[in-house]
Amino acid sequence: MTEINISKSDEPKAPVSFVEQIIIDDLKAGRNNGRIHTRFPPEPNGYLHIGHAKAICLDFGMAEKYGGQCNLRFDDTNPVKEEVEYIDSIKEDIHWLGFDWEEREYYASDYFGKLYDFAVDLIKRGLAYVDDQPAEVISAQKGTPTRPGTESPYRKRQVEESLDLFEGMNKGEFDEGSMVLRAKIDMASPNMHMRDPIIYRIIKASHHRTGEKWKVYPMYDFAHGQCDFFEGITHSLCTLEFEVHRPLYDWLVDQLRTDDYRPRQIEFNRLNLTYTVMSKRRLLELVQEGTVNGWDDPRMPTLCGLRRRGYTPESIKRFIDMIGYTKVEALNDVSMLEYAIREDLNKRAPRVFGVLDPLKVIITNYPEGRVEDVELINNPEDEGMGTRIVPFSREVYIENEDFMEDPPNKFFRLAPGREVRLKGAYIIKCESFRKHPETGVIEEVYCTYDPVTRSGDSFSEKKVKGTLHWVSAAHAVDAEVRLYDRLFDHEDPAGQKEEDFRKFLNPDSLKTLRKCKVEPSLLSARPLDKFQFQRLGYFCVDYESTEAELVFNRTVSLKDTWARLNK
RNA sequence: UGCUCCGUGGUGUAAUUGGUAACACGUCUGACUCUGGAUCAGAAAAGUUCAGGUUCGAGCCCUGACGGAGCAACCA
Repeated sequence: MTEINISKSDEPKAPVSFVEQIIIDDLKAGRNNGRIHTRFPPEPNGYLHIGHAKAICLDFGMAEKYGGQCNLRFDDTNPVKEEVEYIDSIKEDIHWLGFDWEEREYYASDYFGKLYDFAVDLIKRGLAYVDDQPAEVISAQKGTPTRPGTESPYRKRQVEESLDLFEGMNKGEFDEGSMVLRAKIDMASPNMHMRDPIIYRIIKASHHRTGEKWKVYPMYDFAHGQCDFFEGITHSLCTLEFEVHRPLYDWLVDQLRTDDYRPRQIEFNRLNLTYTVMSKRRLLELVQEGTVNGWDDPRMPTLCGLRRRGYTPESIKRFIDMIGYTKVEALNDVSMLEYAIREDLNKRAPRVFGVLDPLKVIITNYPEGRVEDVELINNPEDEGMGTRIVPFSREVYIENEDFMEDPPNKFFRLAPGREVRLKGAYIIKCESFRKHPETGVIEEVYCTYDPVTRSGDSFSEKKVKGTLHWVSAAHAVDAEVRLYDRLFDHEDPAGQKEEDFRKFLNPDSLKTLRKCKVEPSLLSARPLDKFQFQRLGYFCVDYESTEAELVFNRTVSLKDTWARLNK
């Protein structure tokens, strides 16, 4: 028996979720020999999203915390919807999150034989029968939630006959849809799932693992609990919508069990995020309709999308930790996710200079041709990250929005007659500027610098209100920067009864900027490297980035008090 | 108008066997700052859906309303 690690210290106890409390109680009570064994059961019909991460963290997390194991089990009971393509991505994403199932990679299809035998056993025990009525008839007999169902005329079919038919079903002797195997439970049950649920149907499609071997496939309800049972699962954690399935889960386990061991299903709330959609169906639609550029589009809440956006596994786990597990259907504020990634990257991401919307500044009293090496701290939150050298010269780019011809009082940046520090370099003063006569666009700004104000020099004590990031024009590297915003402009796009979620798509969810100017040190950046572009936000190198064509994705902006003041 | 589940600041969660609502995000102040970031200090914000009941005492227990979600796929 595994030693149970239940903390009894007097330290302020971090509250445990109701799920964890149940697990603790079960372990204390010695149920299932004090074992905990969980499973994560994805269906390979799509990519994992952050909602799955919530389940993964619980499944793997609880097992890890209480000395048990967690299996990975692909729920591949429907060959027409599932594809191998998804299996690899699912495994990659779980590993990326930092969890491992070791050798315990299972498939519901591993148990097709046992499941079939169990079905045969149920028939023999008079607990299942073949029904060869059309789907519509069976459906009509099911009744409604408010009206009990009626029994199928085949309910009392002889055991031998059902046995023969079931065998025939699997041999391919009957057409798809012509007959099904049903459990014999209670057509009058107030729980729809107990009204003689269909447990096997004929599907004549090739299965990605078993090929043409089977012509009948078990339904979810007839596979999940039994697979749990076969694997010795103790706690089968799933989302709230399976709550009404639990009686059926238990009923089937009861037909199977021979001793005290029994898996237990516990349901928790799923993760919903504001300004996005989380259902696989809707995400698939966005991909298929070309609204986004694939499953890993950085605007997607998929794990591969978040990864490409620049999210770290740690930030996702932190976020999930913050929102907890309850039975309340919640809509989680995406700003909490953003907080988590900012907090993480603030400590880890090196600072660099990147100018998104360049405006040239010419320092008129700075010697032409001169280049100074300026030393900059890579991360003020972590001295250990060291410093780097950035070239400074007579012409630099600053951010267009860091200059205003006629600024309000609280504008702490560059404007005619005003002084500002170029971070790590000198204080400059705006003397004049050139404006396009027709468009009114500011084309160049002319400044003078004060040589005694160089950063780090003893004479550099002079204070200015604003500090700008910059890039030396002669040394700047061009880059493409993709600015992402929320995919939808409605908090709950999928929750609007009469309206299609597409109606709430944010037309400005992606803004691509070309000819951005970044500091030369970024030339060596590799895909997925993360940086803080100072004063702007966190950016991540995209997969499409090359040394010739740097591409950055904005993960999240920095908190911007100035922008907020201007709203 | 059946069954199951759920109602605590704007949002997400807490509140040990009933003891007088806590934390985080967000918002708003102020301090500090060579990132209008970070950090630090502080504030506003719920009397726990409502109505009864039990109790010295109820967010926790009881009853009844009201509100929300899920369930009628040969999907998971």
